Amino acid sequence: MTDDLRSAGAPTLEDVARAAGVSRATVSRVVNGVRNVDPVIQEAVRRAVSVTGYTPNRAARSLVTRRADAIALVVSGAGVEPGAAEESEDTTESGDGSSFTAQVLADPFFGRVVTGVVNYLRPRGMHPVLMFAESSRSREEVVAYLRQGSADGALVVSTHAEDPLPALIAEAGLAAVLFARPARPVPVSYVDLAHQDGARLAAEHLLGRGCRRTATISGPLDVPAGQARLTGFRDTMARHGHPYIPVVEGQFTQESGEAAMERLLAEHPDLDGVFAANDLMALGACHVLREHGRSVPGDVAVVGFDDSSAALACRPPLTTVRQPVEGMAAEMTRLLLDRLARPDGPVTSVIFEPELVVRGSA
Amino acid sequence: MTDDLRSAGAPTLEDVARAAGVSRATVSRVVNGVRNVDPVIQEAVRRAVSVTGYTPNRAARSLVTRRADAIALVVSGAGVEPGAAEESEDTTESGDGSSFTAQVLADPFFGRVVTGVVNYLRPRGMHPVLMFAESSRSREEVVAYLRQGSADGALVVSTHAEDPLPALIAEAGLAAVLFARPARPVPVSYVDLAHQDGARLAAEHLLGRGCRRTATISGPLDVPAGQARLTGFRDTMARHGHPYIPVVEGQFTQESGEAAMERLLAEHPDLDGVFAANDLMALGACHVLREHGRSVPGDVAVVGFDDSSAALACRPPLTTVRQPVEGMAAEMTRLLLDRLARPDGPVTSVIFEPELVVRGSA
DNA sequence: GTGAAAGCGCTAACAT
DNA sequence: ATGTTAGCGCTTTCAC
Repeated sequence: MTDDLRSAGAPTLEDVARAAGVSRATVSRVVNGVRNVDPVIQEAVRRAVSVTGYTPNRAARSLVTRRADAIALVVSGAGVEPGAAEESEDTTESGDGSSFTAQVLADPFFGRVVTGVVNYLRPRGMHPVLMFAESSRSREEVVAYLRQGSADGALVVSTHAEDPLPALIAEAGLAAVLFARPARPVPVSYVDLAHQDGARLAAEHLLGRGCRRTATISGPLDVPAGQARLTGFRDTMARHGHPYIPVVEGQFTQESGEAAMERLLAEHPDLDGVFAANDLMALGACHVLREHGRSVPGDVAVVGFDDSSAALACRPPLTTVRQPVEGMAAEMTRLLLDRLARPDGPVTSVIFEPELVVRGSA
Repeated sequence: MTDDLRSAGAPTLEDVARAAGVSRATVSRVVNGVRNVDPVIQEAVRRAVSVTGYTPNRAARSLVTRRADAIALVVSGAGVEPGAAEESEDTTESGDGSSFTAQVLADPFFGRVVTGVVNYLRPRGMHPVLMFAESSRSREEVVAYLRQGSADGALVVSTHAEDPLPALIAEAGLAAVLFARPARPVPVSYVDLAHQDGARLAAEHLLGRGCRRTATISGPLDVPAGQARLTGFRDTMARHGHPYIPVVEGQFTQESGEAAMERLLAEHPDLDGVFAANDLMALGACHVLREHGRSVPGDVAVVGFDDSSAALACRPPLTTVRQPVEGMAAEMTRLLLDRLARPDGPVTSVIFEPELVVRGSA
């Protein structure tokens, strides 16, 4: 507690070394847990560390280790076509940006991803930096951030299949792992869900409870997940002797689910089962069904997808296909850290199996 | 594009300087937009920068500027009392940790905070690092992270009033701004909502539509917001000649809202209006009301609080009190950045006014 | 207006 | 097993 120890600013290695009567190198070894240090000295150094209140300076360490001990968690949005539209995009950037982020983050799905990422990162002394990439400018910023060495790699969660970010990162030779398979092949690892299998579970459940006239509200057909869920549902139904399944395309929103259900009901008033490609649309469908005097699941059984918070907000609570988002996010993080450890390792993909959660709606 | 420019790793200031035929210092000035640089040289440097593909190394810059250009966005949870319980906490850490994060992040509120923070930070070249502080160990980690200089300050969103983190940060002399007033006074700036005013809006709306027998489902009474919303509601009702308002305490969860509504209905079968201290509880209340054959808003009008996504998931959509979360988060960020610019500035608080959003439920 | 030089705090050879 | 030394890439006085 002598004055010269706390002279200016935070204590440095030098201060600790002086207090312990050893060299900076030795203190560094102790702090970093490198062996080959006499237990007695080790103890002396530890004492000096706590006396001085020393904390290693991250920037200095990063400068020499060339590791930031941070990764970028980027939520990547719709890509604007290169060319004409690009210019106007910059003008409206702030407006677009905020509505984009607000929209994406309002979805609890995002929170689940963060949970999985943080829980894997934390015990390893690493931290996630949040970034958004919804315009070409912001995409450049993400790449620059990584090139600066501010983060060691990126975890990319795209909201849009045509997202150009993965390719940009790959071209720059930076490390990344994606959540969900990119629409166009990119030499980058990813985790994804066996969407078809999930849809199959939904179909089998509906068939199992006796539904014979089922319809489906699909997701946007230009995104792989939307497409796969529809295909999986149709295939299973066909395999069980139901070659024709009415489909209305939704946009993964509650509102689109309501509109789709209205149409379905108008065209097929006798249906007895509905598979919605996500919970929000299923929730909307339930509302419409009730308004039309149909009970759920009595008259019409409804199955959702995701097991999001909407599933529990619904009355009755939704039977749905659960996507193990937290586990997928953790695996995604593991893949990235693996890659950082062995930069020339193979590009891989890990596909998770969904699980049917039976509640009240079907 | 000569070989020696791309010899090893990323190009440095030195590389750019050589390519432009100037000194490192000059390149640094140009890159950082410091004036006193000949326009001609400036142009030459810029060209060299793009030719070499130079990106400044953040660690090196941080080391000398002593700024990380990052802030910690910490979600801080229930504090375990120091002492006995502390030990067992560490043992179960991983289990507790993940359920804590999962629980908090499932709430779309968190996404709105992130939106506000990121939108303010981004144009200023700063980035948020996500952290959780639900155990004493993790709280130490947050403090250490800040002391390391990995982040310039912290934005703290507490889920619990007795959160010890703000005090820890203040004691360490670190910069922080809180979302919501701490239960015990701490010399730290914060933003908050005029909860009483929000409750007043709800009360006046209920009175205005003719409700004469209203009840309320309060939040947990040990958190300031829960307390204030109840007080505001009661006071307004009393001022309008309704000195007695039935109250059942909830926990801000849908389930607790359902239980509370059941009790309220059992004890006051003739009620015609309910104010729930948040939307989730209001949603639960609506379900229970319908199950008991009461129409909303026909028989019973329901008003929620927050304007969260639950408000729209409800049928009819909830009339609710909107908290401008994004704006509050942006202001919180502004306060922190102000503080970083003038470390000896005053500790302040900014209180936001809520707004009534009238939808179908009341 | 521009360059030379001195570190920021740390790690990692290398020497002892 | 420990100390010495040389930078990591950048900003910033201080001369010129």
